[in-house]
Amino acid sequence: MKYSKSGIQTIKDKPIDAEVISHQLLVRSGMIKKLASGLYTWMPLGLKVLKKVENIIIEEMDSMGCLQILMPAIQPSELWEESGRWDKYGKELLRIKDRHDREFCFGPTHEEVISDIIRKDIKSYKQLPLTYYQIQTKFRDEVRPRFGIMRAREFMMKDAYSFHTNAKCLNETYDQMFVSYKKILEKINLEFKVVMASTGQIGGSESHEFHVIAENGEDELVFSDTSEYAINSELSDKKLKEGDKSPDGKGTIKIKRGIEVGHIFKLGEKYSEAMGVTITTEENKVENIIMGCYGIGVSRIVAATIEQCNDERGIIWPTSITPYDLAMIPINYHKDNKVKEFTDDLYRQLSKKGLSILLDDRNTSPGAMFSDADLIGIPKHIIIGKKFNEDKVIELKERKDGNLSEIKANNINEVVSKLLN
RNA sequence: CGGGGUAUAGCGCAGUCUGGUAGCGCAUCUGCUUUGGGAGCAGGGUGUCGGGGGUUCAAAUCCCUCUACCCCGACCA
Repeated sequence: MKYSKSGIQTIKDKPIDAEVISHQLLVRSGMIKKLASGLYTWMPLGLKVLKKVENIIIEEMDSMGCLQILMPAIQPSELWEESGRWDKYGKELLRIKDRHDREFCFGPTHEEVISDIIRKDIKSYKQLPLTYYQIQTKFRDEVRPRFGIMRAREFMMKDAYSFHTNAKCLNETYDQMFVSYKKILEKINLEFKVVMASTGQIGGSESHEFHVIAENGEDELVFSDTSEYAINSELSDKKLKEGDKSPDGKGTIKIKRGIEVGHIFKLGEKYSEAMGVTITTEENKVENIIMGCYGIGVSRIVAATIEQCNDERGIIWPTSITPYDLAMIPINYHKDNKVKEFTDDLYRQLSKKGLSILLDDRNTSPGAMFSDADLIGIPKHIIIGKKFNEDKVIELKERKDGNLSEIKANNINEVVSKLLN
């Protein structure tokens, strides 16, 4: 992709209304644009990252046998009255009326809709277990949206729902999902903790939250440095302090803030009971289906990643979800034909090998190109400059630590094979 | 929902107190120069001054009212 055609528009100044670093950098790098409070457009660069996160999630869900569907964002009030949440959910539920004055809401979650689908479709124990998932826009009318896409009103979520004849089967799927959520965060390469959680609005018997560690997190987490688990300090009875010995005596207590990006629940029969989601068992009895639900905030993961991966110059994408693998920065691209020829050739060769590249073809100063490549956070930068004509050498810069290494540019095939390593 | 604040060019702001031709920086466009860390010079375009109403010869400016947005808190998780 040539920069001039990429739709990227960066902003030099820090946006006045952005408090947290992820919000600032998302706006400055031109990944998102605000439409209204808590409502954001994903611009081309940002959408690339969002799609990468989605794909990692899709891969994991598919590999454990979940089936992707897409439910309507708008849901009729009747279903919510059946589950009892039309009254309970409160003002966070955005309610709307159609032209016939029939009441609907914009879905903040989809337990009601999926329960309706299952009670109509699934009649026999032979059809279970079954897990459906979707990646879709959700709407929650937050009292005070803030921190950009971190707590937006409209956001992208992956929500999965599993259905079982018995608790043992639910537990198996729940455990698989647990592992799968860890894999997703590990694949992206994020530092995170698993937190025992309260079940809140969703309801049910047991749940775990997945928190990405970040200074600007909204929750305070207490954990032992030897454990992958943490507890939310608000829910802790004991007052543990940083540096204390952990209760099991094996480690020391750490306190860090976290951003909740995932939450899994064992719902049990809550919705089945309320909405009549039943099944005929092997013994020819009619019983409530046992249910689990599993949410992960796709757009929130993008913000959480930036919270964890940035420096004073901008974003530092993990290679797993970077919008481009490589930035090419040719200096004098428009003046020096040798630079242009070499750059274009290298771009073609590397593209053929499957690298996604942002070639900065703008006729602008080197400083502007360096700054934008840093801000956007592309992991590797190739600089074709002075040393190319003098010594036939180009430079490879690592975004993470700024380390520069030189690559001999006599033979383009050598350069290509070096960059692919 | 309570408290505080803001609204003037795409973005950031001055001008409002004391009413009198709409300004600055960045961005953008044109030309020339420049090219290793957000370049320089010259020229150009850009506005229902958040909406509605009122006072006045005259309102961005004074008065009333509505709306949107931001921050803190509570709420939610």
